Amino acid sequence: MDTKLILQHVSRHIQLDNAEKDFFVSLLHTKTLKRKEFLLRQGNICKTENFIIKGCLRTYTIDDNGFEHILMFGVEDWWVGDLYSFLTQSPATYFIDALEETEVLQISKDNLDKLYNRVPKFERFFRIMLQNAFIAQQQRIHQNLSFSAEERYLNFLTKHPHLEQRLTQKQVASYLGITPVFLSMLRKKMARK
Amino acid sequence: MDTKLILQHVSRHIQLDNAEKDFFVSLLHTKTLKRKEFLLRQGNICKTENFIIKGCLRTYTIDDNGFEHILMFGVEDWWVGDLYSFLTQSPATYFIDALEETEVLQISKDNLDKLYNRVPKFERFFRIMLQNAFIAQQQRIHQNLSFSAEERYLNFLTKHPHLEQRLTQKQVASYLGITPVFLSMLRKKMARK
DNA sequence: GATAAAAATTAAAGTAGTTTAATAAATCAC
DNA sequence: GTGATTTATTAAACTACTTTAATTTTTATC
Repeated sequence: MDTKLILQHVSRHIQLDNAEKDFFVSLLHTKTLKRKEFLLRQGNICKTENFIIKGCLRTYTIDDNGFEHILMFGVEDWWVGDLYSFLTQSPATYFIDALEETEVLQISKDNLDKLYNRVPKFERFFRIMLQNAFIAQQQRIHQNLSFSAEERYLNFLTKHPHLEQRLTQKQVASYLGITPVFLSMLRKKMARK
Repeated sequence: MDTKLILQHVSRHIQLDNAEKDFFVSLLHTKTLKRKEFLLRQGNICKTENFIIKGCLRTYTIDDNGFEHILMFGVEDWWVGDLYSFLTQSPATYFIDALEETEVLQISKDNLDKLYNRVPKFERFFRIMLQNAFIAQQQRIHQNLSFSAEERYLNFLTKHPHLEQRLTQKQVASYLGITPVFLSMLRKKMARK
């Protein structure tokens, strides 16, 4: 199992001795996903939180008209899951699938609870993760309330310059909350400048 | 200082002995706000996280055209602050002010850090708070991406039935991301049914 | 490497939501 | 309580964004 990245990631926020590292690692399982493979389907129970060590995932819903709405993209060094479903072990609201060959390290709810109890420092670690996630989401809400589609697109480009190349325009549009047709129009208009 | 509510609130998630309770309480300060009084102004540093024991607050921005965009309302039994500003002690992005006579219990960053170190159980407590906040925000993003203004308004009414009476329509509109004029049109249309 | 499938582009018509402005109703401040 | 200020309503013109549909380009699959 390739645990170098996740141990680095954790060590940025809390300090672990070797025994703690070993215990943590013993609770993880590797999972690889092919492009388009599901990590979670709406209605199923989210049994694990997932740390991405390679690849790219999206969390999304499908509405009554069959349109996808992408809530977030996940890339290396980030956690994904349906948190509500995970915490309550109830049916998931969201789909999560891989946009490319992806590798995650998974921890189950039982194992995470064990981890919290045996190495309480991880409470701090996940508190910090959640703080960051909360702030990022708040910024997204702010953007959606205050800015036009064009402004949001420009902001997306500057904020995630690497990400755009890994996505289709359809996916970017879905994340921005507009149609692919309109995104195409925006790009055309912007190219003229 | 009226600490009954906050101790109840904390006890829902972690168990504290009397010494821990006393220590926690010793780190808090009471602040009362009149209607329209600011708890935080954009550009200032958010020096405290604030637990609301009475009243109602809003977190919002003002755009280039002078329009307000309300990110969230805070009522009893909930925390408010500009988390990014608080954590980094950098200038705040958001305004926070009181919509009615409001009372909060404040904890400074230094005191919160002390609390984490002396009573590590609070790491868990705030982790749980952040989980809940994250899930609520994710739902809001989902709503904004997937639903029309009318659907969002109906959802707001069912989800926060008590809150609407404490707000002006202008404020509700701002929270929903629409203009007051359009909200008025929606209400008229809905009343006809 | 050919074929099928999905994504992107373009244009035209349509609609959800905005803007402006004028009036009425509610709330605030003294 | 009264005048001043803010909020809500209504209507009409406007625009950002959607929908549909046809065509081209790109990507996936065997």
